[in-house]
Order: sequence, then C-alpha cells, then structure tokens
Amino acid sequence: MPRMPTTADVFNAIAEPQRRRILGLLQEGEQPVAGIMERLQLSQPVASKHLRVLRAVDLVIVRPVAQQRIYRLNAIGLQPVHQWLGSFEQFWQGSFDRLDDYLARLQTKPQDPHAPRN
Amino acid sequence: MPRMPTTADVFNAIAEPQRRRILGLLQEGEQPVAGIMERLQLSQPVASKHLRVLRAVDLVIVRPVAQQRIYRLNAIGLQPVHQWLGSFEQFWQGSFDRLDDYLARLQTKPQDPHAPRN
DNA sequence: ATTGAATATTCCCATATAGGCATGTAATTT
DNA sequence: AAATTACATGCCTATATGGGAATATTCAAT
Repeated sequence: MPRMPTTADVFNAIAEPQRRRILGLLQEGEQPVAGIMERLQLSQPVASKHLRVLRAVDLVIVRPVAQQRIYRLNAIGLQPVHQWLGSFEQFWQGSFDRLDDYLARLQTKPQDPHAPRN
Repeated sequence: MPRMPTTADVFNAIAEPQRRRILGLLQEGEQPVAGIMERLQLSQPVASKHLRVLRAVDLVIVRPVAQQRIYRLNAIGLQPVHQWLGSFEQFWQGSFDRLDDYLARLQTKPQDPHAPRN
C-alpha cells in the first residue's frame, strides 16, 4: 500500500513544507488566496490545492467575502501533534537535566500558594 | 513533483502511523527488532523498513548485540517539530484567555527594564 | 447578459511510497 | 564447515502525490 493520503490526518498534512509555510504566514493574520500566493510566491493552483488539504484536516477556516476566500489559521487543529509530542518531552533531557527541572520546580512552587494549573 | 521522501525530515518520518507506534513503544525502553515485531504485530521486513526511515532522520539509535540490533529512542530528534509547534501554541486559546496571558506578562515584565521588541 | 476578478478543479506526469514475498548478509551455534 | 538466528535489502504493485497548464466555477461590476 502506498503512503497515507495527505488529508488522512494532521501529521500527514503538515509533512509538506509549503503547507507549513502557509500556516506560518497565517499566524500574522487571515489572508485571501491572493495574499498567500504573493507572500509565499506560489502559483494560484498550488496555493489552492495546499489550502484544500489544510481545510480537510481542519487546520484552516475559510470565510467567503465576495469572490475572495479569506483563510484563517485554526491552530487548535495542531493539538493531536502537540499531545503526541507531549509524551516524548520527558525523554529530551538525560536524567541529570530532568533533575534540575524537578528541583527548580520545587523551589518556585511553594512561593505561589494558589498554584494555578501551571 | 511527488511527495517529499519520508526520510526528508522528521515531519515526513512521523507522518506514518506505524512509525509513530514504534516510537511510542520505544518509550518503554530499547528493543530488538524481534521485540518490536511482536509487540506491534509487524512483519519482519516491515519493521526493518520503518526502522530504517527512523534511523535516517535520527529518531532512533541502533546498537548491535550479536546478531541483534537494539533500537533505542532518540527523542531529541523530535525537537524540530516541537519548535515549530511552539509558535502556534499562543493561538490555541481564544482572545479571552490570551488576554489573561498578556496581563500576567505585564505584571512581570516591568522588572525587566530592557523590554525587548514585544 | 457580458465581462472581469478570484478561486477551485481537472488532467497531466514523474516519483516515492507501504507492504508482501524472496533473498542477501552478518554473527552464533553445532 | 554447515546450519541457524536475527536483520537488512531487493523486487514488485497499486496508489497518492506536488506542481504545471488549462479549464471550470462563483460572485461582482458594467
């Protein structure tokens, strides 16, 4: 079997660099397709196709304004990736550095009695 | 041009669910190929091929022991993904929660006179 | 109704898969 | 040395791609 479709999930969708660039651009604010084309130097069909994928996995939201389609970032769609990554962060440092973190947390926690979630 | 090779970068490597499963398993500790095969119910060639990709992008480290190859998780290799994701987390909450963050920062910032851009 | 503007979609192709099957290879045992 | 173990690699196929060129679609202006 071939590779999974790019629209299969967020992981596949963000594997493509151009799509990551688009998402990055949309951090600055919503944009019509023409804006994305210009800023990222993409041909019109290429832009539209990438946006189609991002739409399919719910990473962007479209809003029609006249003939324009305004695309907005829907960053919450990246949560699956964030969650998956979360389980790995504890492995990023050796046990030594993790000990540092642990001690540092022990020192600051007591100062704030109403310790909010984080 | 077709899709970018799975070995092109970490993003492409982790797009494949089986490879994510392998990485997940390796969180429990290093494993020889046979262990991965059994735990994840993969054929031997399939396991080897996925591991090859993970090796290529440096998400796992191999250590030979007799005829066995012990695979170990190299979670630091996931940092590019984590970094990229980082720039999006500030968009995860609605403007309301972001306002909270902003106010909280205003309270602590004054202690730092050299307020950098932003 | 026509024309024009902004996007979307279709058709094209070269390329890279994931997995099954078969075979190659390195180290160990007998 | 021959056989066995534990993996890696090669070959095969169906399928999905990203981008280019051309065309279709949708809404607005004339």
